Amino acid sequence: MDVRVRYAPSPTGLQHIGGIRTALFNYFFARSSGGKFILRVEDTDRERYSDESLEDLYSTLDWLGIKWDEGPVVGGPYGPYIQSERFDIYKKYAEQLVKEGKAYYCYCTPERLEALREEQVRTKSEYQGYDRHCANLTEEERAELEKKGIKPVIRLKVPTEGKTTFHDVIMGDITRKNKDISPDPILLKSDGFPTYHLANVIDDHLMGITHIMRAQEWIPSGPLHVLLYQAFGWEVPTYCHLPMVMGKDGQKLSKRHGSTAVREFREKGYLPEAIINYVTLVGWSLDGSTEFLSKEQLEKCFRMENIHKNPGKFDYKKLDWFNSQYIRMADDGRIASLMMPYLIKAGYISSTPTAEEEEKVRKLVKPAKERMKVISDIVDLSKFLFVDEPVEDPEMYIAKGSDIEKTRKALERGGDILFKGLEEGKADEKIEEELCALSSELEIKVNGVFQPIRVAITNSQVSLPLFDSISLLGLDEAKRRLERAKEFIKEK
RNA sequence: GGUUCCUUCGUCUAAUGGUUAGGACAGGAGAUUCUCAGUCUCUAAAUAGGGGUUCGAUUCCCCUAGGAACUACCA
Repeated sequence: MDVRVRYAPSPTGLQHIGGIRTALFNYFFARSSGGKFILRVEDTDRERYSDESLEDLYSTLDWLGIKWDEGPVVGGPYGPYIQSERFDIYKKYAEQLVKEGKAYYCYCTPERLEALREEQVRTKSEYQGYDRHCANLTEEERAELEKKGIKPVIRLKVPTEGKTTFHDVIMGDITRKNKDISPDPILLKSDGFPTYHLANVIDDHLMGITHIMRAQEWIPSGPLHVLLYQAFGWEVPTYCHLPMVMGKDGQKLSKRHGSTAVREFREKGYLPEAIINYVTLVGWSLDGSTEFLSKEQLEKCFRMENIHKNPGKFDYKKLDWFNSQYIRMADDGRIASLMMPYLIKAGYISSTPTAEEEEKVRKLVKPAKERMKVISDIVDLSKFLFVDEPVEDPEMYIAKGSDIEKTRKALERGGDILFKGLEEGKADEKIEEELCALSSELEIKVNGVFQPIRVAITNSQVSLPLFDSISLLGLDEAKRRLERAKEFIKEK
């Protein structure tokens, strides 16, 4: 049987790291086993639903380059793939279970349930959950309640005896006593929408899903789902519960640990290949030594057997490392165009860059490339090119081991050597040699000559290399800044 | 509280019934470079604890401890 897997997110928030890790595992498993990857939108919670979330889902998968074989937009033979458009299906199946005596209508109000819960907590009752108050209503009682206009929910009858087991490819057999399964969960809400459990089981069956790969947080509801499959008389798919992605403190990764939405990473200038590579490596590994795995490679070599049991912590620093590596590997033209929006947003270049501006950005790539962890770093790195804010603390010009006198000389004589050399078209290395000679003459370290000049030209103690900076700035502007610094230091 | 699951360096992980328990990130040290970054070299760092089974266990079993998830008309 051909593999069919799905990613079935709920559009109630932005796509986050944990979610796309699940998507990626499903996607890679489908590709590597020649199966189909299906996208299904589980939008049965109309309270938390948002259009923005749905758009974010599409744009995030698109950005990552994850294409689905069946699902919204592309369609497929088992559609619709959006649960809110399958409304009638769930109702039909839920009512079928009622008819067969496997489920029942419940008219309990949220208030009663709330009170029940409080009571159970207060008395530290051993019995937790719904008390099956409506499990054995007579037809007359039902009619009475219907007459009052109470909209019922449909609850599944969970056996009180016996136990239910399901097999998980990663975890092995997982067994739960039926009496420990949340008593009589709601299948169909009073608004007629299905709950997750119902919709998920029905759709997975109807869509021919063969492997259910989802986060381990779903393990506790595994037996319940099996009960549902059995109630319908359907074959249970293969389960594969994925280890969770945790934060530094070992708790489920969430906003308080830092960025979790993929969109945020994208906005900061992470590359999709870095995200894919790193995220895939938490909870899965090829051989323990291969670090760099492209999406294309993963589509071939992903094996379910290599998925781990234990949860993994998300390490932002390792992601940074991956990202800086991928930035360096990336094509210069691509990096240039990725940098553009940040420079525009910073107001450094116009929103429709001129040819001259584009050229400038293009030249910026080479020196900046190996200094960026994320593309947005370019804003700080290139500020001196677009904004001229001279350093006004004389101390900043003075290198360690130097003093104001020597700094003045370095600026004056070093500046002469530098610009004379550049104007004559001397090689950078040659000029550098001459500047080094000056430093030994002044009895200071090489940096004693370079630092004041660099600070003068780049307006910062931390900058791109001097020659790159001058070349980017242009000779005239560089010279102007140096002259200004000379004047400034002279007065001190 | 109840239920279920998990446990190799700080982190992600590799390996095997017999190894000096390997790699990477982060950390530390050094080298290099005009600063920063980078690069290179070196370094420290782990089988949670206790019982078994076994000639031998980190690996198999049990217990303990710790952690996590779930416990909604949310998914």
